[in-house]
Amino acid sequence: MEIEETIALLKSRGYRITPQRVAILRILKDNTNHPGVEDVFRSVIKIYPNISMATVYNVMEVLEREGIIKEIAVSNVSRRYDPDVNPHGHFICRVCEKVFDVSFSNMRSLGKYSPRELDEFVIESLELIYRGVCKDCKDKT
Amino acid sequence: MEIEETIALLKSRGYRITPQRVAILRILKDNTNHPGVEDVFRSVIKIYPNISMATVYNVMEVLEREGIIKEIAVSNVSRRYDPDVNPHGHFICRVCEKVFDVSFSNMRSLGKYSPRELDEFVIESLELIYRGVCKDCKDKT
DNA sequence: CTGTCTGCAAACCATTTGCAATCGT
DNA sequence: ACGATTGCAAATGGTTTGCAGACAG
Repeated sequence: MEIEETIALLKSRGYRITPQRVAILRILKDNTNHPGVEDVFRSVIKIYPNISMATVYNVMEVLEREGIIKEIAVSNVSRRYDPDVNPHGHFICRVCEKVFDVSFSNMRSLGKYSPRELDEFVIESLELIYRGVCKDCKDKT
Repeated sequence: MEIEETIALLKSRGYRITPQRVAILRILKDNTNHPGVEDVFRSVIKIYPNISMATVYNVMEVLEREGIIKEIAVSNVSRRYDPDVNPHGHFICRVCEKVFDVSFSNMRSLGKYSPRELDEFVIESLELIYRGVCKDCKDKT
């Protein structure tokens, strides 16, 4: 999606188009480095030397909420542990925050879990995460 | 793996078998709740009222390092963002911490990404994470 | 104008660190 | 006895919050 389109989308949803937001959009556009908040901050501060981290957090949150960017679970510092170390997936319910196991064998073949692109990489572990709403929480609505 | 076996394994690798470690092992054994450090702490403090969070962190780290438990990326509070919101996977290099994109189409069919187990669940997003060592870092060794 | 957004500073809070006392081997 | 481990307290650092002033619409 073009920057202009994204801006129009945000505007149509009632967001104000501030220069800081535009700057961050430009920084993110076609960025393949999976930047963190700090990375974005370091880029945008060159253009707006007074911008604060709080604003970057705020903008990232808006963009994520509107589906313009996606948070990825890179963090090593996660908070949950699984005593089952066999490869399997997880479903995380956005409402109750419960974590459900999803066995690989029940998935329509994840194959040998080694995509061509990673041919020369050493794959040490694989994690598959579904997010959404679990049956119980869905039924309660 | 039985508790006794796990203890033997740890011992054989030079770790000391403290009652705190045994208690945490018991708590984790067959635990399907994907507990966080806080959860483990709340359980173990009933047995050892003086145990500290630092010890729980320490024990969890040991167990993870020895492959007895696995950290999972549940955290909503992640640190990296992707401007590409189309479903695709990521490879995270443990050495340089770079994040590489892995396209779904290049993977040997992840299928419609809806396992039978989740039939009644609302799947809103899917994340696939490979961890290991990337080509560049491997070559530098 | 009006209400949203920014930027600053302080608060938060999960995790980490330093260290003396304790305990497993 | 020796060195690893614990538990306490303090430090850390990323993220969040509160709020007054700035600014987009």
